[in-house]
Amino acid sequence: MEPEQRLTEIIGLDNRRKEVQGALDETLNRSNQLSKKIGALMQSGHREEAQKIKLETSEIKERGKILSEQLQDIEKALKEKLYELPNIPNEKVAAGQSEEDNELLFQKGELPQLEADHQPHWELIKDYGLVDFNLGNKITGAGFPFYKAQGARLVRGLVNYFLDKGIASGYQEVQPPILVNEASGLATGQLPDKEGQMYHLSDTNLYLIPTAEVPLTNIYRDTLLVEADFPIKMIGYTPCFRREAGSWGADVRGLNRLHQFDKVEVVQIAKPEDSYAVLEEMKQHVEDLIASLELPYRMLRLCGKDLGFTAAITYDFEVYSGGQKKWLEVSSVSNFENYQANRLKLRYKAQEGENQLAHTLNGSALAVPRILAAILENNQTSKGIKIPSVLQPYLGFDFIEK
RNA sequence: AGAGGAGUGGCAGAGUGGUCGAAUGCACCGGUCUUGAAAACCGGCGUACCGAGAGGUACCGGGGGUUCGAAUCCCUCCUCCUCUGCCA
Repeated sequence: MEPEQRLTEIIGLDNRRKEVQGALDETLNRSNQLSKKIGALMQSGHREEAQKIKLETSEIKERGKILSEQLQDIEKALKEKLYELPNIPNEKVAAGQSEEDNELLFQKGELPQLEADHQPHWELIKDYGLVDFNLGNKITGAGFPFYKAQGARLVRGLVNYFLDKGIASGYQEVQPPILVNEASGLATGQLPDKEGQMYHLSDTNLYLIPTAEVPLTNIYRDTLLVEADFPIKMIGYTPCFRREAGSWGADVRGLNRLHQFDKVEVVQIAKPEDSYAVLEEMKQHVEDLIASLELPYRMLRLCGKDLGFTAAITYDFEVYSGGQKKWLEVSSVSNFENYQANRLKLRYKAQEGENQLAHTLNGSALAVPRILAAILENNQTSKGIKIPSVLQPYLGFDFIEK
C-alpha cells in the first residue's frame, strides 16, 4: 500500500475513534449521573424513586455497550496500522534505491598487504582448528558453529575486551535474558513482522532475541524518566539468534552470516535534545574500538532503502577483510528518535512543560564473528596468525600456529 | 509442579458495593517565618484520551463477568511471598 494511503487510513480511523469515544464518554457520563442519583435515593430511603430511575438506565447501558464494542474494534485496527508504520528517516538520510546508494563517509586504515597464498577465513579456521562447522551441522544445523580451542578463546577474549572498553566509557554492564515476550518484541519494533528475523518458541510464546537491543531497551518500557536518571548507558553481551529467512545467497560463507552469533551491544536512552550528541558519542566509541584492533574500516550512512524499519538514521561500520577482499558490516549505530519510545511508552518528565517521549539509540560494539574473520584474514602470514596487541592480555597468546 | 497468602498513587499504607482518582504518612514543588538553613505552618503534587475552555471519560497487576453503581463480589491469566517437590 502507498504510504499516503496508509496515512489517510490511519487519520480516518483516528477521527472515527474520537467520534465514537466522544459519544461513549457522553453516554458513560449520563450513566454515572444516574447511578449517583440512585445511590443518593437509596441512602435516603427513597427506594421506589430509585427503582424508577433504574428502569431508565437499560437503554443507556445498551448504547454504551454498542459504543464501547465499536471503540474497541477501531482501536484494535488503529493499533495494528500504527504498529506497521515505519519510522520517518532523518533529513540527512538519502532516499536511495538500493544499498548501492548508502553514503560512504570515510575510510581509514591501511588495507593489508597479504602474501600470495593468503586464504579466506573459512579455510584458515579449518587449518588452525578454530571453528568447526561440520560439528554445528551435526548438533544443530547450518549456521550454528562450534568454536574450539584458540577459536573459543578468541570469542571470549573479544567479548571481554568489548565489554571492558564499554565499561571504561561509562556504560553499565547488563546481562539480560535472551528470551523475550511478545510485548517486548512489539515495543522495539521486531514484531509484528512475525515472518522476520526472530526464532519463536511456540509452546511458551517467547522469542529468541536477534540482538541485546530488545531486552536492554525494554528495561525502560512503561517508564517516566526524570532529569536525574540521565545519562542512561547500558552495555550487554548476548548471543544473538537470527533466522534470516531466505538469506539471499551472498556473503553466507564461513562466519559472515550465522544463525547464532555473539555480540556486545550498547544502548542509550536520551533526552530528545541530546540524542544526536549521544549518537556522535556512540559512533566514536565504535570507531575507537575498531581502530584499536588495527583493522581497516569505513563508515556509511544508510540510505532510506537500506534503513531499518525502526531507525531514523543508521551509520554502518564495515571492516575490510583481506582474505575474501570484502567489506564486512560489524556495527550499526542508530538513533530511533522517539519511534521506539512511542511503542515503549518511554517518556521524559522535563522540569518545565509537558511530558515528552524520550529518544532511544543503540549500536553494536561489536559483532564478534565478522571481527574475528577480519582479524584472521588480515593478520595471516605463512607462519601463522598474529594477534592484535590489545587482545593479547585477553588471550594469553599472541600468535596462532598450526 | 502442588498447597496457602498477597498485588492500591514515586514509596509506605488505609479502604470489602454508592459523592473513592482513592484517607494518612514520607518524598517532592511553591509560599510564610528566618541573616541563612532546619523545624513549624499554609498551599500544591499521578497518567492518558476528548474538548478552545468549562469540563468530561478511563485507569487501584492484565482481561472478562455480576450490578443502576465495583478498588471492594465472581471467573481467568500474570507476578510476588511462604511451605512442599524438583533442579543448574
